[in-house]
Amino acid sequence: MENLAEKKKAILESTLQLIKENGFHGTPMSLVAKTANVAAGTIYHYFDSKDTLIMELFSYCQYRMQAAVEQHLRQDMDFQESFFLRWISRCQFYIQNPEVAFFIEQFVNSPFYPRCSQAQSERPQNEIMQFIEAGNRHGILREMDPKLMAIMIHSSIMTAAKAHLDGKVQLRNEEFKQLAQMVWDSIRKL
Amino acid sequence: MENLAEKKKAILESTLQLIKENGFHGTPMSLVAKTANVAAGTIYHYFDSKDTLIMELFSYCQYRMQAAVEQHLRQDMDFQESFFLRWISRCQFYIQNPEVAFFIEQFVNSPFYPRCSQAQSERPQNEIMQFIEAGNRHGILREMDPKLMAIMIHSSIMTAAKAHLDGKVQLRNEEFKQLAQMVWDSIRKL
DNA sequence: TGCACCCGAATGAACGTTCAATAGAGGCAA
DNA sequence: TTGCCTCTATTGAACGTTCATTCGGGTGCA
Repeated sequence: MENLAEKKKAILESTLQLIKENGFHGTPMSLVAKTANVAAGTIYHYFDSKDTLIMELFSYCQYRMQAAVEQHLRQDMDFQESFFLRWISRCQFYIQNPEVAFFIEQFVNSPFYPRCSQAQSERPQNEIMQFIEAGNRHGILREMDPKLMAIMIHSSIMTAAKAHLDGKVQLRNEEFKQLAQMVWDSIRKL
Repeated sequence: MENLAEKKKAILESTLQLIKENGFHGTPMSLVAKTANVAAGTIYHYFDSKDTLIMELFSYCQYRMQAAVEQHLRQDMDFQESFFLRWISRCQFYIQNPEVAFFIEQFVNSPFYPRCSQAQSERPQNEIMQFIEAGNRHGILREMDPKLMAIMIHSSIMTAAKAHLDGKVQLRNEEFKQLAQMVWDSIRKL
């Protein structure tokens, strides 16, 4: 993933950017080609079709997200601290990479999403779920289906980031902490 | 809104259904026409373009949602009870009307959404916000930007409903209460 | 007669995809 | 070294399809 062919990467990045600006319909392959400084035919050298381009873009985004979050992790933290750090760093990743946030949200609400493997589609929630199961073993968390809990947490992250990106609210350090606290209180045993 | 022309309503409902199944791209006007038992030209008697059809569909969905939720409201409840009832009945509305849920989620993550008026786009959150402000006056809720809180609540409702509709979890009475409780604990003063 | 409603074939633009042609890189024999 | 072959990467014009939209015409009611 790190060393994709120059052009292939340019195609992925251009598509990402264009989809953020114009949505799926609004980004014809011809425009992708122009933006990536590539001929139309070249795209089809790397991708079978527009559909597979978009599917691969989803993997690519998940990869970028994963890599970004891992950087922040540290060992010497208790469970709650670790939760705060994870919640906030994920949220900040989306804010710093709006193209990724917009693309993912569009993707998961499109007919593409049901078509990709479950393993693939649940990857971002899986890491959260492992974390929850660790918490459960310590008896810190509420009794609740871990999968459901993971989904709710993931959604709280995306929602906060999107609200910020849409300019509906402005999130600063204070608000990040408030939000993480809010979500924390919703999952922990009271 | 109640007494739309027969055909106009058929067009809206068909579009809603088709978009749920095939997404925006996947529902050509010709198919809408066929499904609604109407000629292609007829659609353009009621709507200027596909875009305005979709925009109106958004209003139409908001209207249906509003109407459904109002039915459940009662007066003789304290704030917390009222919150639970609202949260659960909204969530159930989306579950019972999957076309609406899928359409709204697709819509708000498409380039259409930024193009519609703020008044329009924030309508569903507004009612929640009034409710929050009432809670604030009684000092029941956490200190937090009410707008942000409203967004987070609304998203929790949609997320739960979608998780159920996607078959990722199965929500029964027990789970609805759990979820409402979880969200309640995240917004109330502890 | 006019107006609202409705029809569906026709139109033309937009778009995804293909393909024949070209350039360059590497290998290999003479 | 030179000439030749092959394989990959790249190009962009051309193709065929799909689709939103138009338009000329039809029906029935005021």
